[in-house]
Amino acid sequence: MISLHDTVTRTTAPLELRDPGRVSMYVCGPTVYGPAHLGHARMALVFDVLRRYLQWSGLQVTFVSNITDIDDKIIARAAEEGRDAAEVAVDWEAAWYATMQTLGVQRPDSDPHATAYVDAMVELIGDLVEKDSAYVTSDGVYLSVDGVADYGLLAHQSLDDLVAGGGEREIVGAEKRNPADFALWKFAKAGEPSWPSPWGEGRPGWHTECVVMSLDLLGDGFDLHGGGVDLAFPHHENERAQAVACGREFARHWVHNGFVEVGGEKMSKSLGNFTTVDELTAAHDPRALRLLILQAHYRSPVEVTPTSMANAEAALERLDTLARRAEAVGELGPEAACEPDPERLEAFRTRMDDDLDTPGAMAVVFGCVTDANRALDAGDVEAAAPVVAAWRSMLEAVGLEVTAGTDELPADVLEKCAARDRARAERDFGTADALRDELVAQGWVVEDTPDGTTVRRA
RNA sequence: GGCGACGUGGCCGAGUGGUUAGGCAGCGGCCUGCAAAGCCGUGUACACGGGUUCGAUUCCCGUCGUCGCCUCCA
Repeated sequence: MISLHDTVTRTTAPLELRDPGRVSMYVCGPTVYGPAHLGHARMALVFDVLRRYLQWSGLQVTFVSNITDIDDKIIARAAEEGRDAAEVAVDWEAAWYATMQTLGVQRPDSDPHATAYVDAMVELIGDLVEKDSAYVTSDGVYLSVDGVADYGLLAHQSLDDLVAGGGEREIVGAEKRNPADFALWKFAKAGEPSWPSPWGEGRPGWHTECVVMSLDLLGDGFDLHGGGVDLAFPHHENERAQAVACGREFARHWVHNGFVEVGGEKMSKSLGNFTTVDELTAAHDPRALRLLILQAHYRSPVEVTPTSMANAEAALERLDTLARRAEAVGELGPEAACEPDPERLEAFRTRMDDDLDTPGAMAVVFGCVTDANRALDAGDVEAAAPVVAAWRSMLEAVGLEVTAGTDELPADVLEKCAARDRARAERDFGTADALRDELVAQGWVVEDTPDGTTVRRA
């Protein structure tokens, strides 16, 4: 069984499932008001890998990730553009999924939308008001944090310390009983989208949707709750606070991924130092980003730079090269029926089970590449087969697709290859080299093999 | 101010109380007509100062530096 670091206990412990064999996981998705940046990509990729690996391990995974489609930021954006908040959300949600598809991130099993859960949220808030855990002010309904046992569990700070912190929390005007109290419901100002509630027209606060949706779709005491570390506090803390105040069992394990950094600083929208995913994937192979993320531990920060991307692309090429070689040897293609080498699979599993040690797991993957190449160099297909099969299986587990790159070759290119082979056969190397130069100039990678000149896109 | 993380060879980036990370780049070799790809070989790296230990990059203390959370944020 996999062990994962838990944000609450700060230790790595075996994942104990509510229902053996089945994993229920909830990962906080995006607020849809702008393009996804590399930070979102890392989050999505990390949990996509976790999800795939758990499935690969034979567990039945239910993966829920929400879309926050009502929020102050969306409203602000809509106002800027002079259109409807719902339109803004729909557009950016579509953009989000298009980007995720580019990254090879699988769709969640369900992607609940905040706007579809307003009634359920109103119900939960009503319950909290009734229990006296929440109170109404002139601008909304707030959760009273004082009565919540262990508030600060995820932040690892006492309520007093949190409140005494350097942050300049807005206390005035909100009539809050405790500065740490947070809005469950915000009354609508003129022109803002709103829904009815017993306390007045308004919209839900951010932290409420995830409580309602996760418990609704995954049930009490679901297994895993994840997101970026910046969500640990206050977002997840506040989700938990509501569940606790309602007397419901919330997530059993908390998993948080580290930041993407730029020059040692967190990449974030507020700092303005972000690169959008679409910008990156326009310039680089999207798989290289996945590989780069895999080569760092999910809780460590990672730098995504042109250099680190170029490195990852070169490493990826090494992977594709093996795919190409294996495919060329008929029986080692993706459909090969060979049993994967169990020892290699075990080595991979050991790494992955240890708090998702993807860098270590990738070292095993690259070890397979070297060994398979060596066997293939020696013409020992039989020895290569189980290694390649294990390798393919590992790549599947982390969602990394390799390609043998069987491009359709234009006629003139094929003609030049043939001409080059004729020249080489006649040992007319001047002509052969000239043809190679021409092909390279046209953007092809030219290699000589026992079968003659082969060519592929650079 | 509180809580926490990190500082690894040219670069990215793991890990460990004593025996290989891995990737990229470089160098030498094999292969090749020459290349490319692949293979083989190649780097006395673990911020600094103490301490514990037979032995520390790995544990403890301190110093310096960088960063994160405490406020919307993946």
